[in-house]
Amino acid sequence: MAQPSRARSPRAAPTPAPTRPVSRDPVLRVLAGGAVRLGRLEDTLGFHLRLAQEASFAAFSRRAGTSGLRPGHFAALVVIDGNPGLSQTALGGAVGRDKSTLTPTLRDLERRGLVRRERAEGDRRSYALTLTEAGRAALGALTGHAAAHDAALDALVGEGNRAAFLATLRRLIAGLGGEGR
Amino acid sequence: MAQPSRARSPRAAPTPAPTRPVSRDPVLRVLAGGAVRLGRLEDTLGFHLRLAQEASFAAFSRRAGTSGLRPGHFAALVVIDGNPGLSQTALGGAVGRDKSTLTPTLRDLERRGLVRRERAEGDRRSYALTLTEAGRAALGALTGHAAAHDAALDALVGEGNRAAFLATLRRLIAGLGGEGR
DNA sequence: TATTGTTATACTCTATAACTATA
DNA sequence: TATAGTTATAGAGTATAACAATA
Repeated sequence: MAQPSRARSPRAAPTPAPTRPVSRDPVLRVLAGGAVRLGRLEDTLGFHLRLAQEASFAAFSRRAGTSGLRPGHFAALVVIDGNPGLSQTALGGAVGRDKSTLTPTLRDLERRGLVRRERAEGDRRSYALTLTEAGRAALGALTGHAAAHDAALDALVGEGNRAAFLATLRRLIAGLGGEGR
Repeated sequence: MAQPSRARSPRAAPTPAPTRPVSRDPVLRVLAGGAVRLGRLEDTLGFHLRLAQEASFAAFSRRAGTSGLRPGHFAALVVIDGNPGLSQTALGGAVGRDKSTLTPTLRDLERRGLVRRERAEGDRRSYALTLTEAGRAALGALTGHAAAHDAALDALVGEGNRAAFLATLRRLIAGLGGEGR
């Protein structure tokens, strides 16, 4: 969500609203409870989980937005960094995406000179993925954003609360994961 | 995420894997930590927030999947139910979507006979949205799914934990919402 | 035959811009 | 001029199916 919203063919600068007394952010406005009542959603864990995730995602995008690297790029860089030489299919498995989904992402990362793709020795169908020096630098910068972002989250969650909160999220992830698939 | 995955033009039934010793669910597999290491993502709040939200979303879809009503429909029904007579623009503001985004959703809900759109008395440009009897019934069914879903979440979160967890999510939502927008 | 990666295609969700009808 | 809703268009993200190269 939170589309970067660059105007397609702006025939004139749209003159951003000069003052903004009320937040234009939907998430904030939702919980501020403007005029509209959200009914039973208001006490629902799933709904709040969704809002918190959207807010977190948007906040991260604000920090990292300048690089042109989106979350998908970041995830790929992190996993390649931690597992040099892995294949595209393995990467897809790790991040939960089909290999065809990763093709454009990896082509893009290679074009930017951040990732190297070499035919694997043992199996010449697959690529061995590694980060270049520039890739490590880009990852470092993104990691800085991510760390700042997580520090902001930590501050909101609260020192003494973090471990319990993370443990609860992990229980949800593990407990909800496997039923009908 | 979790595309319903109905085959487009299957020339033969693709024969689902007969045994499935390892979860095919990416979320589960990610945390199970197969062969691939996720590095610094593994202790990150934002990352776990995303996984938990995806898992919650997928679990809800499994429950409600039969109705053909997606989360967007559900949100619209809930808000209309709680605010009968509101306009499409107001609905969009409440759920954080542009009015043009809601056009297909509302056309669909009207076509299914779940929502009534009547030109507002005071202002004949806008529609007054209300639920039909069938709409209330559909909402009731969906609410049943949502309640079951939330009960599952509650069980995973833990009785004594729920209030604190919800409060933490609310702090995140409120605290992250407004910075750069 | 099976698997790796690519391509073609398609679907969902969302947005901006331009338009019509009303205000 | 301004606003409510619709339509046209676009783009990000994801998927399945079919294909070529390799196993």
